Amino acid sequence: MSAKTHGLIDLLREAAWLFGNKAFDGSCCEGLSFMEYQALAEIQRSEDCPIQGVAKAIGFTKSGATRIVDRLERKGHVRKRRSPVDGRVCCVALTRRGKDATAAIMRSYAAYLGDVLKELDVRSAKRIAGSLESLIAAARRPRTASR
Amino acid sequence: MSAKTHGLIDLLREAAWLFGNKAFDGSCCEGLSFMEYQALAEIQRSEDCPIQGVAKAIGFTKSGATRIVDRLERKGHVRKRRSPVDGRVCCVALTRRGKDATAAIMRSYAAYLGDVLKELDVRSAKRIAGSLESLIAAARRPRTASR
DNA sequence: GATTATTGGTTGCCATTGTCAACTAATTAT
DNA sequence: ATAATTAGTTGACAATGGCAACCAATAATC
Repeated sequence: MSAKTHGLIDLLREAAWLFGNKAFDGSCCEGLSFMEYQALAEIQRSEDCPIQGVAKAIGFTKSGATRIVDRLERKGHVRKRRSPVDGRVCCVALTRRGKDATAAIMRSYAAYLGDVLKELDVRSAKRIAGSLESLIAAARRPRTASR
Repeated sequence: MSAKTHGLIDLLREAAWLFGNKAFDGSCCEGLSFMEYQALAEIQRSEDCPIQGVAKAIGFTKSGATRIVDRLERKGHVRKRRSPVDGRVCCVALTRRGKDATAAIMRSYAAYLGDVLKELDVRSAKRIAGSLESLIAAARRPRTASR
């Protein structure tokens, strides 16, 4: 493994920490944890999201998903209804409050990144976004062996 | 907030998940969690690391650091000695096993990123590393208000 | 030099979090 | 009509990390 790869990996790990769980403590995030926000983001993305949709998106078992959705519901960010077409599935959706919260968190997250994002010109932002996209794609791509 | 910033933030959040806790489950990582590996990396970086050094590096309280170091010691990745100069502080260092484990994890982590890293030419790697470095620097920089 | 304050580390107790397996209820297949 | 499947929930549990009280060693003060 080259030194280049080695360094990149360390940077990724560090970034994963700084922008992940670490970024979601303290008073910033409407009292939501990182994973709660991940769930919220998925629920926002797919309107009328079933529990297992949440589970899949955030890599939890379905019981874990039940629990995180319950928590979000208790906090008022989400509402859960029985589907009218199939009485087994839940339709989870953001409430007004949930939408406000995600918007607020997005602002706060941006502030956290501070000057850098503000000062980025469009080309640099594209460049970084492109890098991240390929990395994410690589990580998402189903792998055969190892791990 | 511009759309550009918005998209970048989502990418960062996704990357933080994929390369953080998520990357460290399953059978890949010598049975270590993400935070355990973070601690291990810090201990490797600063030879004869005191407990509070670990705490500071990974954002835990000192009791949390005690716990994670104990866990690593029990698993045989780390040894803990009393400092000869100051009987209060611990000197934590990697064992042979710990060094092997970090190397193995590094390999596995690289494999996880799969083809992308392998195919990166030096210039692209530098570009990505540069982006991540500025983002990390921005996140590390002490901020005054908000959050 | 003895006493007090400080500092590094540990521990008991606790809350949070997420898994597993067993369960219920609704739907689909036979 | 009955059996099999599927979505979701729940009880019991293990892992994790914080808080505050604690111990022991060093540093500061008299």
